[in-house]
Amino acid sequence: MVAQKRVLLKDVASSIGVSTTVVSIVLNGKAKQNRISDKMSQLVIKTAQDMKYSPNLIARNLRGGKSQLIGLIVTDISNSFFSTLSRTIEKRAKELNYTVIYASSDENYHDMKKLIEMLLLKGVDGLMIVPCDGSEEIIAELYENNIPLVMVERFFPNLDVSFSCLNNCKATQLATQHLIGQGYRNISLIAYNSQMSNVRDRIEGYEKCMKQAGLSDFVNIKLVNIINPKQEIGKALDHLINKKHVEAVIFTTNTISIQGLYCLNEMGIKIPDKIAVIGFDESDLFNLFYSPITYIKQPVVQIGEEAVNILVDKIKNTGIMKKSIVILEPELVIMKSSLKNKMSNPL
Amino acid sequence: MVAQKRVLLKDVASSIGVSTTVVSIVLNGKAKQNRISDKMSQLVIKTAQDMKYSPNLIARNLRGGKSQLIGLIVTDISNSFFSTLSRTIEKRAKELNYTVIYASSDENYHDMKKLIEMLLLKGVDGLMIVPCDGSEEIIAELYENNIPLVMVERFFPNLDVSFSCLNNCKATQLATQHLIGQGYRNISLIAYNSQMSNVRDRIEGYEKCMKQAGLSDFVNIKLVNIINPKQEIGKALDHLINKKHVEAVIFTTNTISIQGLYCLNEMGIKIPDKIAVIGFDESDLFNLFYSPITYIKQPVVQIGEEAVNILVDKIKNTGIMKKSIVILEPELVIMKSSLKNKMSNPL
DNA sequence: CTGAAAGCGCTTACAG
DNA sequence: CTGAAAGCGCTTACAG
Repeated sequence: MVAQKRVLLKDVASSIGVSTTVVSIVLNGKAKQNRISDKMSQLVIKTAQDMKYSPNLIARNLRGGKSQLIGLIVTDISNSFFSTLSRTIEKRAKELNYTVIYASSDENYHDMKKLIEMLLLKGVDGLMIVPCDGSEEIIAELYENNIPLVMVERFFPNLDVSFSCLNNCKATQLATQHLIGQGYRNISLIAYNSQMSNVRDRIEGYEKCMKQAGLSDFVNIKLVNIINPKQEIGKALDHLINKKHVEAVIFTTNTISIQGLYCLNEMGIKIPDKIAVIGFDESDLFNLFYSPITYIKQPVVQIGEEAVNILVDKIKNTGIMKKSIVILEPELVIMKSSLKNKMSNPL
Repeated sequence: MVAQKRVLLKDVASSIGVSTTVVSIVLNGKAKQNRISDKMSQLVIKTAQDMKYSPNLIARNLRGGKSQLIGLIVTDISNSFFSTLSRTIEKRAKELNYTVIYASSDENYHDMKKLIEMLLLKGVDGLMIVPCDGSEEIIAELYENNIPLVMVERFFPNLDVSFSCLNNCKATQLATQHLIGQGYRNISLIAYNSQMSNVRDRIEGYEKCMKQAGLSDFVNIKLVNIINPKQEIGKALDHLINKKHVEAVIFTTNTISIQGLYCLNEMGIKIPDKIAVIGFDESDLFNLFYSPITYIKQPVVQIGEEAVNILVDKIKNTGIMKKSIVILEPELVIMKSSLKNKMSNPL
């Protein structure tokens, strides 16, 4: 009933009648370099197993300065994109013998800063961060302090910090081209009012594509606040539909997509008859909506895995200043919501 | 550019010209008990702040045996119920000065065991676990080893381990009663093929309610495998609808609900005209489905918060054997999918 | 009121 | 081939 006393290094050492040095060396796979006899090696390994010895990682950490912990700061772990991303990261980290501590910043750089401090205090070996507006200085400071670091999903182009993310420009280009191909002209886009790379690139991809198609006059971009966006999305849609008479709208995040669908439903707007829609990221809702929603799919798994690879490389090679960049390609999954329905137009 | 050398306890001590003992005592708020002069106390605190001293938690951990880390094992962090639960837990833990390490077991007790070992190695002060089939012995062993522990969302009734969860029996009772109240008689239920308390209680609530209403003949329970359930759910629904001619179905988890809706859509079954539906947990999909889905809502926030409260209490009072049980009440959110539509029956 | 010293459980130069 | 000893950065009896 009483907690068993843990088996220590010295316990296995004394049970063999040898110093802790030998045991430590053998168990860390450095027997050869230290010319420990094979017999001894095997005896140590067997004894350690028999006694169920497992090293105290705290002590090893204090001594060696390595915790095998990675800190991951997303904006909101309850957002399905980030929870999927986090699982991927957890899995890949585990393969490389690291454990992940997650935390959510809520797109607030003050909170992010506190979380970073907390994670560093916990002795994490490196950080994976989804940066938010206002956090550029924080990231820059980490970089200057030589803390192994990788940005995920978004990045600051002016910093020499590595990152892994989607080709966001390409993402909205794919969507816009598809809509134009369907015969739509008056195509609009709703994005968050943010300076982050992912948002800006998504906007840019759309604008560029519209201009190339000679549709500059139809460029309509609505920006909504990242906190509690629903009301603003409603207003934006109302304006776009009733004043601008747009034929199609591209939602640039999963949350905007979902809130946008709520709004369109409440307004009684039919998709795609009245308006064509393209969403972002994956969702069961897109598939099961009365008019299944075409969406831009991110390669979440690769984004996460590559981020881990970059970070672990940095942790193992501290001092080597290398900016690694991984940009992954989007995929457009075409459903009914973006197809021109030649039959159903009531006019 | 070079990583700044961290300020240590001895740095602030020597900068004042005092021993590390004094600094440590003051900074740990034990000045009074050790009769340190007020002047000295204040000087120490001020100097530590000025020098931006922050303690090395690893060292403190090694010395004191406390990490202020909590391990949380859910079945799948990318499941929206668990990601929401985890955020709640993270938040409450932070208020109590703990950091959470999450991991996903995938309903596999072998994986769970490995994750627990890993978390203990990392020096967590306690564990929060969503147990899965086959894990009773693992949980029992942790309990016997006096490891602070709380089960979340599910529990083993035969163990004296504390837990926080939904009143699952009540949950399906609410749903069944509501359907009976609407005039449905032939009501069925789909659940996972699992021995866990949450599943068993959800089944029991339904059965009990049907019997009390004199509808024993209509009790129809379909069990589906927890891994890749879609195909089995499809078969179950086909059988229930085409052979048993059921009028209503209760889905007992969020994943079953969503996969069930996929199946019903593919089968071309109209809700609620052909069949009434009640789902479990919250989802934007339920609200935005062509026929909004009535659902059983869990008080996720309270479940998470109470679990943290219980665990931290255990961590702080190790040795006191107390089984704390928190059972929270469900809410039925009524939408169109479970209402008897008197107008539309085509017969 | 305050300091010298031990110790948490490891790893790793250093010496032999 | 192997051991004694220092040290990672703290906290806490113990002594004065």
